[in-house]
Amino acid sequence: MPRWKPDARVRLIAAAVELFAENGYENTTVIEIAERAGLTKSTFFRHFPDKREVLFGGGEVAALLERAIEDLPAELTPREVIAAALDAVGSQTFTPETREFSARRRAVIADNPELQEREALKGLSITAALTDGLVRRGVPELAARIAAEFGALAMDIAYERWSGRGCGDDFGVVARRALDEVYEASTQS
Amino acid sequence: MPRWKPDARVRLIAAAVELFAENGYENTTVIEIAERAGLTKSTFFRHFPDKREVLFGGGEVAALLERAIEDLPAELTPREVIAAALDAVGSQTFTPETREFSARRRAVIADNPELQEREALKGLSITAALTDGLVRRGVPELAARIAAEFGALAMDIAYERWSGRGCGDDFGVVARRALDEVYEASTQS
DNA sequence: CGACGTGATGGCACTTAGTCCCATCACGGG
DNA sequence: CCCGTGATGGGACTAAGTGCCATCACGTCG
Repeated sequence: MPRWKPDARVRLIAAAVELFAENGYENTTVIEIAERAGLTKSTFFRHFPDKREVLFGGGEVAALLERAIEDLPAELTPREVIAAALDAVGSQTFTPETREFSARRRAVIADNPELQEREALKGLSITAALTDGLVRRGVPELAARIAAEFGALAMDIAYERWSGRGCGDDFGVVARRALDEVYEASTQS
Repeated sequence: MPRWKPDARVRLIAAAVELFAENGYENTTVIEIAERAGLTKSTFFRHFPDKREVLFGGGEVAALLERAIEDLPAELTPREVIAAALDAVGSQTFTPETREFSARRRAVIADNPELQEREALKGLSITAALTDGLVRRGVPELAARIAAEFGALAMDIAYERWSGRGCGDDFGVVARRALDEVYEASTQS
């Protein structure tokens, strides 16, 4: 019998999402989250640097994007690189099992400015990761940054659609479609 | 003789930027800022909703953008609308007198994640304002969003160049140049 | 078989951001 | 001369986040 139940981190995340959904983010204290997970405030802050981060996977997505781009063949266009990166996220992070969690998470973030700030910063880190990946492949800085913005925009749109209603499609599929729309619309801007 | 010295808000901002530059954002307490401005913590929070906001003009820029777009002739292309909006910011917010303040402000934000979050959120509100303005003129949603992203990107680049070294050029000029570069590079992405 | 280091946790004290509410007091108008 | 108004002062309070030390199961090593 282990002294502590396993998966403290996972339990904290689950408890947090539950409580945020029940009472709202602002009306939930870290102590309440920890107690519902059978832990204490100390332990909470050992797993997450702050209360917001319990809803964000700490550079996980950005790191995944960088790695995915690294492994791609050299002759792809920026657009193809971005598309492949979105696929990687769809197959490794935004999987069908996490869809429901994502939907609740999105709802919580949607009505809290503090969380929107964190989300906005994560968005920047994603754009930066995509830009970096492209620049390392020889794409000129500005063109890379723009392709990255397109990718981030497609990801936003796809995340909204995918987590929103149960459309059934995998994230990768939704994201590729969104990316096509973005490139299409970019000619009218 | 007035009971209180005027411009409490301005004094708070000045005190904050000074202290942040001297000791860093994290090592500066709200009480210290207030005291240097000859005021108290209570008064600080009466003027700003939180410590971060002392460095941000509260929806000011976004509101200015919306208004500027409102007043433009109807037959302009999205690109021309964005360019005009950037001009407005250059002539009404990022004026030569505020350049030095902007430079110090940028340096403070650059080494503090908490402030970068706020900055990221302000960026989103700027993009949203541009998108809204374009949509109200009949530009399709997605095309508007992309043009807005281009505008925000140009603004970022321009803000960096303009506040960075004393290049002498007005913000509007720098921003228009940046916008041209962005549209040029978008064909290679 | 027993001592020991390790690692995840509990617990407590402390600082600071941010909220609330009430007191104060110059100023202008009646 | 009195009174309302508005910006400020001040103090109590909550909650986020930090730091340090204690605890104790587990595996390992002697």
